[in-house]
Amino acid sequence: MKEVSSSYQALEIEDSVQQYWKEENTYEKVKELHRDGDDFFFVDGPPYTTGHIHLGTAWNKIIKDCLLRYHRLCGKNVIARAGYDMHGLPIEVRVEQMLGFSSKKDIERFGIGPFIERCRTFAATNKDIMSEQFKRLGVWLDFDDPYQTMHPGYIEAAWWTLKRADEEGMLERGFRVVNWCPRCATAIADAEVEYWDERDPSIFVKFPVEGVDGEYLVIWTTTPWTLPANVAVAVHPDFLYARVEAVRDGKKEVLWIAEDLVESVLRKGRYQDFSITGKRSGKEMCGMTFHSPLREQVPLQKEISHRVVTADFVTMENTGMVHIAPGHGWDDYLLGCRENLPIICPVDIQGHFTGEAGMLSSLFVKDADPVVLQELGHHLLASDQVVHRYGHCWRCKTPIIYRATSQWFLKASLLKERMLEEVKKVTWYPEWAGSARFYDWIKEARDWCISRQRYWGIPIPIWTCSSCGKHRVIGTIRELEEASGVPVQDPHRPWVDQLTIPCSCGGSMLRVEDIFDVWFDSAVASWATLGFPARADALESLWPADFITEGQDQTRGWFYSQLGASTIAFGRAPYRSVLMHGFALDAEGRKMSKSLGNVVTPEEVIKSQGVDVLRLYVLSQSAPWDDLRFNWDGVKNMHRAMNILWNVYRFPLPYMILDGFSPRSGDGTWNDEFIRGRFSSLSPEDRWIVSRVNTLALQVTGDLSECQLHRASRAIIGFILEDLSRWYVQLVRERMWLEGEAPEKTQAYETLYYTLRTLLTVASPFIPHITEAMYRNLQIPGDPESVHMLQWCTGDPVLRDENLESAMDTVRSFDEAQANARQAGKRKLRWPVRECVVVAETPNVVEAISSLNHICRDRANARVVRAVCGTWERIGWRAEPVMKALGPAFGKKAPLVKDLILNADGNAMKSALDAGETFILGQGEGCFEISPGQVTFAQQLPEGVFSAPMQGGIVYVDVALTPDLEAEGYAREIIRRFQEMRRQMDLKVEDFITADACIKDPRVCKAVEESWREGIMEEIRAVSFEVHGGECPAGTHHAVEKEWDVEGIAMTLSLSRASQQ
RNA sequence: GGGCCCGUAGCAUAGCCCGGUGGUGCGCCCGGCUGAUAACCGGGAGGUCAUGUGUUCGAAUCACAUCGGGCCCA
Repeated sequence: MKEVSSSYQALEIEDSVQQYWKEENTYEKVKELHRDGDDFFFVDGPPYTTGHIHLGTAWNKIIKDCLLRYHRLCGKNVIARAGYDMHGLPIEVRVEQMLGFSSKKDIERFGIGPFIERCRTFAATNKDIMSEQFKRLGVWLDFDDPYQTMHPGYIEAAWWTLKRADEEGMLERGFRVVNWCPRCATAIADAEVEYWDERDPSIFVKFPVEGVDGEYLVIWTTTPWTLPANVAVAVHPDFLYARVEAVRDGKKEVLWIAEDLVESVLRKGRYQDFSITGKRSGKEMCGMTFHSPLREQVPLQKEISHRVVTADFVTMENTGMVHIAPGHGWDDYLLGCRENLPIICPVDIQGHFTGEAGMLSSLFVKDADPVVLQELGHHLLASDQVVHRYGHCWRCKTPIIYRATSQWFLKASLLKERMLEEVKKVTWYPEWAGSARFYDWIKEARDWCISRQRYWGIPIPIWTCSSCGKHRVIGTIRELEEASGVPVQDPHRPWVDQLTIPCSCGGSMLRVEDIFDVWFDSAVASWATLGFPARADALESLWPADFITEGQDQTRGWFYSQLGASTIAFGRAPYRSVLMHGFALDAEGRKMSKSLGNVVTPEEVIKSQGVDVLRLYVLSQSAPWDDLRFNWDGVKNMHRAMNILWNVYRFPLPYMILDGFSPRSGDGTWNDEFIRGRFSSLSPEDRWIVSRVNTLALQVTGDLSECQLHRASRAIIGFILEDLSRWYVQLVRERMWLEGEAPEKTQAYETLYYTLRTLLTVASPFIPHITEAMYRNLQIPGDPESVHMLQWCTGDPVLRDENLESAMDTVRSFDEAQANARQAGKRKLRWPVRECVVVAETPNVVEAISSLNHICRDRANARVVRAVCGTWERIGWRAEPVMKALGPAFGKKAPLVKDLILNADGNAMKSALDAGETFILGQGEGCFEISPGQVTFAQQLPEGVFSAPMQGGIVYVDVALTPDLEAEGYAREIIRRFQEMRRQMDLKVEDFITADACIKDPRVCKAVEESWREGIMEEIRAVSFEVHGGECPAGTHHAVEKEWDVEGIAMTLSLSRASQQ
């Protein structure tokens, strides 16, 4: 054991602990220690390699680390490889920016090969940066060998999974409408679309009914550019539609509009007059034909026969008729398939109109909006703008469009039932994350478009024959090598694109150019991280994962993608339990974002407060599944708590070291035998803290098993602050100061040692650095070398004494109350009081106060502390009239009764009323019967007695002074001032002094001199000490002399360091 | 527009499942302690429990609606 720095130096401690872990390879040793334990397979949700972590990422890893450390301490063989998500558009976009590219053409010119290399380097560099940041947080995962989605072995896992999908008939090529990013020129998944408000045109358009001049169907749309792809109008089969003859500017038109919406539409179109001349239901409308108002401008439209169809999704809004462009909308597409409508899409991959769109050709779709409006001419019934939620590419923020293209799909919609079944089998924290949130999301599951027309990703391992059209899915690299006859140097584009496979038809198969949706990468993580399919042993023994935890945004992300892929490949969920955690928000509850300027980085918190502080803060601040509002005050407060832990730990060290204390041990390894063997005979405060720390361990164990990290960490903080620092350490301080051999002292050392060791074990998952530093200093030679190699403590019932804990609660309540009463009586704690009396409501309180009486006396600085049940004879009661009750009862005589009450014997009245009787006041004619409710009673305390309520009673403190008490009070004042002067002189605790005191007041001087000279001498370690009255005698030359005013008495205190004794 | 979560003193939170006098920490004011001391401890002030309606003898707690925030979806 060594003495330690006087305040908590987080950075220093954490640096040295991390250095130690690194040098000693502690993490590896801990893993080795539990190699034979039960397996606990954890899969790290791979962060995307952006190159920096934010508070949310830090919180995520801290939650993981805390729980995994707990499982390791419980003896589990924890398998926890870190992972990184390294492919995909975000990186492509960053690399494009670095290279100054703006489109795919730039990339093709630059060369796919070199471009891929840039992406690879970018991802790898970021991965290393992030690993360092995570390690800095004290996170113990396998960072030396993380799973990486760009590794060939990982890519194989994705290939293998796709092959499984093909075997199961779940893979399909389809011409469908997909979300499309025109900038990235690729399909994107539903999960990649971000929604926010966008201002768009809101237009009402008249579609001319075929063969009838001046008759129109009126539709509404926010995407004018989709009109060139219109093929139909949808009506609701059950709505009524009106044939309206409307007049505008003297011209008459016939319009078809849903009946209920006629007026609002006509108002928008500024029609002056109208009359309804006919009605048809949607069903009757069905089959009407019309032509496009853009038929002259868009040649494609001339070739299409347009008709009215019915659809249930039509709502009674706008015009009650929906323009249908199956090439540009999901509902439209489905309807088009059902009604056998032509699916046209005159828009290219970059969102420009093709030649089919005639005069719009080569215009970007959004830029075409005003042109379309212009060209609609009189067909434009009304034009306005609307702000509505619109989807955007989650990486480049470009508004998406819907585009019908040929893509590869996993038929997830067919798996819905199976997935729902699996979700029910998983244990969710909190329960509703699975039963409500995830369940609802899966119910909406659509087929999963897994193909992307990009570069940096896992190539889709499908080869198709150019002559016969057959396709083949490749499951492994070896299979590809065998099929192509060429060694695969890199399974990425463009290398794999060059490999051809001979087809059975004699033709040659080429790879489809697409790569996987990046969400498919991480979807296979749970088996890819186990080296599958290259090796199957780990998969067989470990899979599925015992536990995963990620943020709530991963409901639609990783929780779902994994479930989908796993259900296809293995027919079951890939995880047994899932903790869904919240988001890190700023103090106002807003998302942290660069544009709001409210971003707090983990680095800045670590730098100013330390890693353990950050960890304990995020773990205790909110329930894992609630959002975390980051608050600097809260962080600083946590630093304070850590400082108290540090103080509690360092406080006994000097004494232990001075005494050469070493805890009793068995075979060189510390164990709890000493405490265990003596538990029942320990002094009450020792037994109490032992019980408390076991209760703590029990609670923390229970909380951790339910992922209640906030409860567990709050319990630990509460224990440190309330039980250890504010109570136990206060109670045992004096025992630490005993000199020489003293059994009470040794027992205090042993108890405190036991308590700290137990506390360190249960706190180590939360605050791994400080606990390691403390443990390293406290351990004895045979002990395991790291706190993280200890065995978890679940709280031993044998070492708990609940009655004692409850009695101590009472005493603590007494302590607060007596301090309160003293404060009311303006008697400082240094001054002893004659008596404290507790008037208790229950025998338990009496029992607690008497059995722990020495603690009560000590805390209250009272000669006597006693508890009585019922009443204390020195308390009197004064009756006070309740006029509200007296008025009705006594009418005009009420004032008379009031005076009688005020002068009555309150004590007698109270005992009568308390006994349920009435009380007679006055005599003869003026005799009144007082009943309960007509009076209240106020305490009448004797002079010098002050009271305060406590749990289950009231505390009375008699602060009146006696000469004896007064002498001690002054003596304590003198001692304290000498101690302060010693400190000013920088004297060591063990140094001796010579001292003198001059007290002007002869009475006080005499009292102190007679009964306290020797006591003071001992306390201040003086070899000589004289008390003088009046002026200080000349000739005493002391190093320090100071005038003091002690409660109005002037004193001069002086002292010198004594020569060596 | 839909699903889920959240809204409690200046700030951060407990309590809500299972209704019965709203606790705690920070900050603020006052005090104590002085061998953990540029530390530590006590006391006090401070609340329309987001709003409204309902159920109930009684609602922070249950129900419904509204408003605000977050995540997800259409």
